[in-house]
Amino acid sequence: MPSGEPTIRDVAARAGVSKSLVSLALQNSSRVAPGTRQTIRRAAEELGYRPNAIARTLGAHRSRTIGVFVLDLHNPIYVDILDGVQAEAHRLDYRTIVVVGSSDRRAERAELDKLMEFRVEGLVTVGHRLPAGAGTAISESCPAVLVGAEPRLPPHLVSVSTDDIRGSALAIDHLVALGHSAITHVTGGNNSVARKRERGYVQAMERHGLQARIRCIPGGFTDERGYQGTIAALGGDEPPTALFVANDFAAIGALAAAADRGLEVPRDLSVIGYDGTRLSGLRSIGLTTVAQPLKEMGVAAATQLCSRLDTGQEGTRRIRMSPGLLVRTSTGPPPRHAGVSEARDRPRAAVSTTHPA
Amino acid sequence: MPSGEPTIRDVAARAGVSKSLVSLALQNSSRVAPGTRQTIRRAAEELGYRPNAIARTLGAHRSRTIGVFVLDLHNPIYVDILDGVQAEAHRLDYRTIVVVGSSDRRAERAELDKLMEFRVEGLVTVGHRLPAGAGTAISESCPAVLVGAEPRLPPHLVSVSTDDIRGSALAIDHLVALGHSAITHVTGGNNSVARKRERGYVQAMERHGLQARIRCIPGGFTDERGYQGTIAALGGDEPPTALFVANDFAAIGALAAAADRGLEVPRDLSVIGYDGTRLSGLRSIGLTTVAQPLKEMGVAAATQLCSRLDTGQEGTRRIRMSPGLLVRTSTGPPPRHAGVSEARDRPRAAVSTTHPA
DNA sequence: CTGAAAGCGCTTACAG
DNA sequence: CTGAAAGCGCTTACAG
Repeated sequence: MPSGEPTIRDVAARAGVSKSLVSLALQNSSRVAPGTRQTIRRAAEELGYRPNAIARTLGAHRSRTIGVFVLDLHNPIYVDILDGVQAEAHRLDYRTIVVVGSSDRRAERAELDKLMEFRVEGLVTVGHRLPAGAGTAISESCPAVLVGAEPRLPPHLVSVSTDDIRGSALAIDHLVALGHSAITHVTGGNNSVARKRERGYVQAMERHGLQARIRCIPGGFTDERGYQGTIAALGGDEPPTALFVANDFAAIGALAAAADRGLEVPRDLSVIGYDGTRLSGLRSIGLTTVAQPLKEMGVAAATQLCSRLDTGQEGTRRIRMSPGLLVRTSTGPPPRHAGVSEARDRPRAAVSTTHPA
Repeated sequence: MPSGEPTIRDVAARAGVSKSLVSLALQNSSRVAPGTRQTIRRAAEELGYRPNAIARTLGAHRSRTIGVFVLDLHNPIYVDILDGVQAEAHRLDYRTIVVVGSSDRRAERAELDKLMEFRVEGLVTVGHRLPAGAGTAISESCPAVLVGAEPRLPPHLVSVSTDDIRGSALAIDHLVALGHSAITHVTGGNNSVARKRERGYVQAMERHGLQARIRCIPGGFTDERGYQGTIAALGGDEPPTALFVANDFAAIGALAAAADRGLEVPRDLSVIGYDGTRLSGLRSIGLTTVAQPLKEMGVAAATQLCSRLDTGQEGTRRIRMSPGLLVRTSTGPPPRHAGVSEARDRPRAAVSTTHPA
């Protein structure tokens, strides 16, 4: 804390008024005369005065700061959500302090504790799980909104999420419209989000009268899990013509698996992901995917939290956003012979890929 | 700012001592009797006392907080660096407040101003450029360390970077050892980092007696730029057998371009990137790349800054870390006929890729 | 419209 | 080893 910084007292001296008036003027209070305000503003400017947020917080009994817990900054979808949260919070004149999740629960808990020492007024959590020690942090006194996680919500919590049932439906409808019926789902594992997407898949298949073709292969949310799940999915005796994979990372793994099995995408196999990450849009990937309105989700979370802090009123409990479909080049009509056996029998050597295994 | 929180005064009352003593005890001062300390600690615990960092900062005249400016959280290398900065800062018992760069310079400047209102004691910037308005923020009173950017440094600044000359040399040596001589560089554009890598390429080529083969094609640090640069590089009359691309993103674009041109990697063309992002290690990408010790760079930055804040002593001015080579599957020996004309003449239809354009 | 005063929750000399 | 007091830089009733 550099001590040479000018304070409100210096500004007051230079403007020839009291500290109170400086404070008021700098808050744009209508209770100070226009001329005085001018003088004060100018004095502040000349001095290079910068308000001390710390002192203000202590004096005003509120920090106008919210904490943002982000599970993992290496997951681009969380970063997109964070962008939205920050943009909106700053627009509403709230500061943000972000704390990043950690595989070390103790460390994570410690970080969250430090966050609370800043006396944040509220918390938004971004990720598929709550922060460690959330119980003590997210007390009644600290309203919170959860993005991308929907546990049983205590009354002071709000959740923002995408309608994953609908998202899965979008994917399956697209595939069915293309002519597919042997559509296998490589799941995202055993968390609430993955289960939602799986449920959506099952419902959509049933709706299309395809209950007999329902196949769920255990996967996960990583490249590697998607790869393995796909290898397994392709190994059955009725190989699918299309794969609905639980997220983009896993779907990218699925593309690698298809290549390794000598399948050309989308000629021999269509692949569709979920999330709409920028990664999936990379030229060398071109993944068709279900896009979540990530930034909007972040914005909605901040809007909820801040308006609640400003008005003291509780808003909606759950906000569910609509996903969209991003059609790129990894999906197409099924092979005519409604199976992939021929493709699989082609000699490996004839198949060339940019990404040899 | 929730007001129901217990304060030091409540703890003092419960422990039957003065506020001063509570403060001292909680700081583990040796000036308080062991028994008293016990009593105080217990009282604090029972009350669920949480120190108020805001008040402490104001009272102690220092915040033990550093600001971290990160240019872009969508760039995974910056996230890795950030991980290192945070881990080390927290280990040294400093708090961090991160502010994210923005394409809107005005907004970025405003964010940085707000950061300074928190009275951070120092700043680390992560990214290839300084934050907007850095001039006013990074004053003499606020020591800063720059990671990944090396402008002419005013005396109170420190920089941490990778030895890019050496990194380029690593890449070229690898390619030459594989038998390549027609090695083209797709540059990262016109920033200081890109120029360094380019210089390293030129020097390495000369060292190998390959000055006649030096070709620099303007590119950039994005997927798209890498794609375009590669298309251009492949269009010349003496097409290269290997491409050294300025970073991983661009190299991934290069892979796409190679696929579009009907070239198999690494059989017809070797591609090497730079940075060592996780992305480049994805199964479907498998890019050989020059890895920067990203997390270590972040750690070094925090170490420098915090020790300087603690001791008041200035340390090293420039810290340069050593890159390493990550050999994966995108590099191999050149085609025997030392050119790619045959491969390029193969009919497109015979070439199958997982990632159609 | 303006000022003097109290207070926010800590820390830190200063006495004892 | 312990306590009373001043102070950090603001804000906010409260008077005027």
